Amino acid sequence: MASYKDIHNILLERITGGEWPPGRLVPAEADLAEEFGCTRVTVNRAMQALADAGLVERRRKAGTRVVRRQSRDTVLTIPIVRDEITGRGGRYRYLLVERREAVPPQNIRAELGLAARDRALHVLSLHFADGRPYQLEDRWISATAVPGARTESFEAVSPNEWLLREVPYSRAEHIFSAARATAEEARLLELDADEPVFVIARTTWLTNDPVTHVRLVHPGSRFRLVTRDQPPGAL
Amino acid sequence: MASYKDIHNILLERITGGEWPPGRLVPAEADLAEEFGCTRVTVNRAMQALADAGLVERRRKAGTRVVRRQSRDTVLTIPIVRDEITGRGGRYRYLLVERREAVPPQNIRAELGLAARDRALHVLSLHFADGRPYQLEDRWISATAVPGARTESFEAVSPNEWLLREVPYSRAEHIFSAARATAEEARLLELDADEPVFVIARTTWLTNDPVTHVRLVHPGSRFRLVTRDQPPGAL
DNA sequence: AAGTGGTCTAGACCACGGA
DNA sequence: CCGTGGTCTAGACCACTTC
Repeated sequence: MASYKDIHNILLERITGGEWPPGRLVPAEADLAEEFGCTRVTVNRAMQALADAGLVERRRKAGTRVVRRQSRDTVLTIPIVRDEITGRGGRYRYLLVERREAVPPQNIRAELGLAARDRALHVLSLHFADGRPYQLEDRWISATAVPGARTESFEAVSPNEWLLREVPYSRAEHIFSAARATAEEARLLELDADEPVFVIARTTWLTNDPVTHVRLVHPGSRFRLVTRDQPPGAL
Repeated sequence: MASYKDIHNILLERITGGEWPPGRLVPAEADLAEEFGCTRVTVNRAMQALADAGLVERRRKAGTRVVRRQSRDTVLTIPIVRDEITGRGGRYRYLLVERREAVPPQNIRAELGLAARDRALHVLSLHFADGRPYQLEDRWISATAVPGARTESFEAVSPNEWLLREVPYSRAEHIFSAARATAEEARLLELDADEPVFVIARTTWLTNDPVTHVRLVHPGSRFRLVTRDQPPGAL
């Protein structure tokens, strides 16, 4: 008997195999149910999985069509830096560089939705892989959204790990870019001036309240971000 | 009456709102069904959506637990470069630089799974935004996997768009990195020597057969990759 | 008006895996 | 063993949307 996963895989094969090219109208659920000898609900379950994966578009009355791809989506997993390093057998070390409460600069205030004189917590820290600087973590934490951070020293635990463990978040935005290292970044990361760096800027919200904004700066010469990349629509 | 989407949102709120913290054991489906006055199937539908989104982990007998986050996942949409430029009101231009069949270098052969003397199609092209170079597309296409490419000139249509339209793919891998521009890259992108560039390397497969490998090189000073970032678990 | 997907119910059986 | 999730069926009604 065909389960909804079997049906899903068969339909997936018809799509990726070219039997049902982009734009093609897929048979109605009732017809497929008859073909596979099951209920329409079971076909519906399989089809919804394909729709969730973005492989087909469904509209009542109009039916189901194979999507014409406009872009590629890929899932990016950004691990905790400690796990990333130890996971490939490296030696990890954490170092707190600076921790202070201050009025953030204009661009950070905007990101965190703070008023002109609001203070926030600034934590600058370094993550080492095998003794060499691997990531500079330049973070601002909203004191109002995360009051607990004011009593945490961040001497033993990095803000990244602490926040991930202690503070739920509901939304995040990432910006990836390549840049020249600034003088301070070069000094802390032990790079030559103007060496390229890979920058991940992330802002995190908890139901529309900004929680934290961080700049993660990596030496370009020894950092790569790799996607997980399951087949689209895999269950 | 509570639909499975309502139930999903209520449970989502309990998780992100802190009522059910990470590690918490969630009530059994049967209990929730009673609470919401619906069938267990309906609760199951909502729970599966949460599990798909990675917010809970479910095991038979053991029950359902709120996940302890180890990492952050984010969905990256890599648009067709033309759409990316025109989408923000820019002027787009495409230029074919070189097209030839040749034996690829060692690293590309490995990526495409080719034997030592197999030939492949090499296409080098440029994408301009408002008259300035925006992306260098350095692509190798497997002649065996995509025979149709051998009769396509790529003078009017970029390989990226042509492939996305003509060739289905089942899996892709991306590597993002920051680097110094090589001499040729600097020349083509009209950059100073050693300027930082943002590189996206992508290999694409169709059911385990490599289709194409591409290096997309962007001037670091005018390129950023931004994530879409829906709330986790949104339906 | 009619076709198509969206969803619910009630009941059932199975599969896994902790105790 | 037996509680929990995984899934199916048969039938039903509804909600869109195109004709």
